[in-house]
Amino acid sequence: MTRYARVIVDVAHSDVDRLFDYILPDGMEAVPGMRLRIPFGHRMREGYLLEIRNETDVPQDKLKQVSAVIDPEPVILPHLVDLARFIARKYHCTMAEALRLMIPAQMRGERVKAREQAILRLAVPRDEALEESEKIRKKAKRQSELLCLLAEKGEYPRAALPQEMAGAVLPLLRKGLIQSENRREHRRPYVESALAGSIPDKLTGTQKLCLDRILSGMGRGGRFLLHGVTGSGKTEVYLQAAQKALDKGLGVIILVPEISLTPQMTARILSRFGDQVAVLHSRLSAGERYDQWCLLREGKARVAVGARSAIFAPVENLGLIVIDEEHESSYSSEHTPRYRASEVAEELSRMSGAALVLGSATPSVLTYHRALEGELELLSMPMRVGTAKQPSVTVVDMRRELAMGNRGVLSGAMVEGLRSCFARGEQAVLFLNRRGFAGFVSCRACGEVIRCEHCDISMTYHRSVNLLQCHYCGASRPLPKVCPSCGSRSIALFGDGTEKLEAQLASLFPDIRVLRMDADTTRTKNSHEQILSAFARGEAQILIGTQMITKGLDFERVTMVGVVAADLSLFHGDGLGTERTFQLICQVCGRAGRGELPGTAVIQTYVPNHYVIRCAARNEYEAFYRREMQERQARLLPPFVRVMRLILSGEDEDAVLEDLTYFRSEAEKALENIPEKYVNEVQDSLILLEGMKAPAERIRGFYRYQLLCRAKEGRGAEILERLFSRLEECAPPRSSHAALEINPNTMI
DNA sequence: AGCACGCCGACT
DNA sequence: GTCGGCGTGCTC
Repeated sequence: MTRYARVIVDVAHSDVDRLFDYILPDGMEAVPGMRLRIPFGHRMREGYLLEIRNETDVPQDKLKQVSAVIDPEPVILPHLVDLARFIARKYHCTMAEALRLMIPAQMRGERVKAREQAILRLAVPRDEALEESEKIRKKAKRQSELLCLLAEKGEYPRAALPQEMAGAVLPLLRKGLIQSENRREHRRPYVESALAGSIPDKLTGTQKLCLDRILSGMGRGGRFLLHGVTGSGKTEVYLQAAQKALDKGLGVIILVPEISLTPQMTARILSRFGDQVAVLHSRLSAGERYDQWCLLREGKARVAVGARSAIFAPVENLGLIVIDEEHESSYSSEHTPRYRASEVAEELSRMSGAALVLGSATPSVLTYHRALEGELELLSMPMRVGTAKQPSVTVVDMRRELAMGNRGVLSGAMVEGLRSCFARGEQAVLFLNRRGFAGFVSCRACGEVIRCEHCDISMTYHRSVNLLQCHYCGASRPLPKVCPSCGSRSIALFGDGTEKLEAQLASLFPDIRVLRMDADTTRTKNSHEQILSAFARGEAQILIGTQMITKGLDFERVTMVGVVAADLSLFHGDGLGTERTFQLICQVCGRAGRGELPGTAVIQTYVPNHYVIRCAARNEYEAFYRREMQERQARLLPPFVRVMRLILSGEDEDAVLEDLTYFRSEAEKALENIPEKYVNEVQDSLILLEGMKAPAERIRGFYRYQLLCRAKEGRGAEILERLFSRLEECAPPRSSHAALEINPNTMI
């Protein structure tokens, strides 16, 4: 009987986003999950085999044969095919795009292949080899040395031999004294430095309780939000849960935000689980990445640790999924498919029965809300472990600094704090989040921030048009000359950068060494590690930096933390700045006093009474959450509304704008046709605005515009979401690319 | 996404 | 008369 292979062709276009049937020739063995080489149109293509059948609806004259089977084993596990279907449906992408997520990018087109390595070892007993080595010492020094080396090490990769010994291999092989074996090599960039050995900490009562709950959810898809303050020992809970999963023969996936930024976390997992671990992240070389992936695929490693895309790691019999720092925006993909690792993880947990643990000291408001609604089980760890205490926090009112004549970046309290910290021989971390060029506009005299009159959201200064704009509703107005609230002329663009701070510190503390870590100083490959390890070795007394210093670092001697401009992200654009700011301040304050020494933190702000500053200073998450929810209800932000963001991009700006106009009129038309009974649920707040054109994308000649729409959660939101996904898929003009996002992390 | 087929302008 | 522009339609 003829067998037919049902294939997704690896072409990312909606026109060909369906199964194609091919004749599977007699004797060609293939199983679902393998890739095939197939004739498609006028070319050869790769395709993913999803199904084999004995019948087809396709007319015989159209059918072609599979040319070849690419993989000896399936590369996509059955449950990952299901997960790809989920991704394609949920994020409106093609199956080809979704399936591509499941294998290392380098593997497509057969660019990387398994590397085999020749391993040398003795072919005779050790004593005999040493004897022989002695005998030939005089006339064949190199051969003698090689025998000694192998006698000592047992085995040695041929390629790693010192240059001068290479010539000795062949003669020894001929004499039958050594043998060579080709072995599949897995590049393991980390394991050697940290072999298994770390011993589980004794858990506190709270930790134990949380661990027990997590274990009870294993195998039945339990979902948890582990809310633990910085230093409360969340990592230890993850590790012990992972150990339990391994003991039961189950696999584990641990996601951490951009792993290279948290080498300490990686090292800890590696030292606990050794060669059971595969590490997957973007800074590995293509070959390293591929090898790590193979370790998992072959079941030689059972714990996958990595950034966002590690959620697709080929781990069978999954028992546990951990997402550390759940609130991090790096868990959302920026390119199509625009998936969110946490949403994918939930589906994976549902499919596999694995327990899902979302961990954070500052959970995203949306996640916490879901936990309170009962969609996740909330586990709380409110205290630091051991003797470490939360740092004592001072909030400095920068308006008073100004009134006292201090126009500098650093307040008196900050300078004093630093001085005494240095005097004690301890270290400090200064955080300044200088993001982009267009900060917000505020009055230095009264603290007033220029906001949009419709949205109560701060307006952003756009230099190109010399106007203030609201990024939520698109309204604009000129930059006022005097403060609309108090009439002062001290109205100014807010935005001192890290470079300026560095210079100021140099003049204030000429004897102190400063390290700076931001996007500019971390261009090269290992610069993160270099800066952090220099700081760890005490080569500098102070580390200044942007977001990237706020998490993961754990230095005993850091006792002072400064937040130079807490307000910078507070009023930023889209109304989500409050949450981001709260998270950043809490995270950075959590860097102080992690060891024996007590920590202090100084927060500089122009709005000391703002709820974000007050709650962050006291490390009160719940209070922040309650207030933030009130604000969101008032400002029509998620979770009370659903925001739909349709992003259009293309090389021809006029064409993109034309499409944008089309999309808007279609959306308006559709909104008018919404059934009477749902009208109240659909806000008539269709908003059009120009998206920020990300610098990198503008350089490549891409223009991005977006259409925003919001609707109250519930039936109306569902209707609108369906409407927008239809827009995304159809649309005649089509000279630009469209992508739909629901409740995006940023609306700018 | 490619690639061929197909119907109208300026060139040896 | 032809070479070639890119509109439109198809791919098991």
